[in-house]
Amino acid sequence: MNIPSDPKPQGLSDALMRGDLLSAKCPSREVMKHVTSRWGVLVLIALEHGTLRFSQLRRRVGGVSERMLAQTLRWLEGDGLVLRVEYDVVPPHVEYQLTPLGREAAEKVRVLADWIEGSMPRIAAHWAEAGTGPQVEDATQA
Amino acid sequence: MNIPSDPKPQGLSDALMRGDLLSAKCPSREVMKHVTSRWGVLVLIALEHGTLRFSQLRRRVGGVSERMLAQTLRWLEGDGLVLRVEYDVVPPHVEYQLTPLGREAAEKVRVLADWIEGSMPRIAAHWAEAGTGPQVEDATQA
DNA sequence: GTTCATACTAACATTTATGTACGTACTTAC
DNA sequence: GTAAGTACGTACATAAATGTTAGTATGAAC
Repeated sequence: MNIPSDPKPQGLSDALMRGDLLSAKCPSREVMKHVTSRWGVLVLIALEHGTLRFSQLRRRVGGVSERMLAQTLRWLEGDGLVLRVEYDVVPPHVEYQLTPLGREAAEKVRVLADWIEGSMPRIAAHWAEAGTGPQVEDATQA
Repeated sequence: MNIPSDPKPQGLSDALMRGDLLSAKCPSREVMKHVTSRWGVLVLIALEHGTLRFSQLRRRVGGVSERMLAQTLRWLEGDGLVLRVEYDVVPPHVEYQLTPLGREAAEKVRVLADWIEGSMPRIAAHWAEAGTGPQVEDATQA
């Protein structure tokens, strides 16, 4: 059954006052979606080192398709985190860089990313112990 | 027109050495996926305040379905970030809490969430200026 | 001439995340 | 008796993210 998602939260005002991310229709969830999207995270981190062109970015961010890179960049640009600079030259030339706002976001995201990377041994250990890791087929044996 | 020259990738290994999140098949991407998933973020933040039961969590995290809450909790539990404690009593009673690892993760995630909430005015301003925000139909007028 | 590179967009296909509805097994409250 | 609460699992359906392929317009390299 449905628990009313937006009841009158008199007692829950705590969550609402310190920011309403926990309540259903907060616009910040949209930004969160862009920033924490699969490629959003990586694009922000990649751009922290400086300006990059589209295809440089594509090569830097392993596995991203052109379509998703373009899409992600449009999201971040729309949120004012990334600045797109286009040069009107014959072979197209476009540069992407972080805005001041984007630099702030990238920093928080990178802290999280660094933590994950640094904690992978502990997490992987838990995977092994609990058998919960990603299912990897052992190709060496049937 | 002054086009800055290509930034030299002083070492592609740079990205690889400080952690390989930017390279395609890094296991940390799996953890990132769980932690930055739509509900993963909110569950971690909600549990920072302390232990919660399933339905408490569901009420706290606005808009989450039972299915996705269970799924998200299994992800986080599998990564060793959340601890599930089950009491074998007649009406089921299960408690969820952060592990020490989970507390670390939740902190980074909350910093990001707080930043987003605090930056919403600037972001929304950019939305308005560029017309890039989420398409919200104005229900008050046609 | 062919090919490559650039920075994309559009169409289409697929995978994944997420939602909805229902069932469980039992208790308490009405 | 009915209804509701608990903590889910399962089946099904949809929405969203993501991938794949093809195409654009031009110049440079071959």
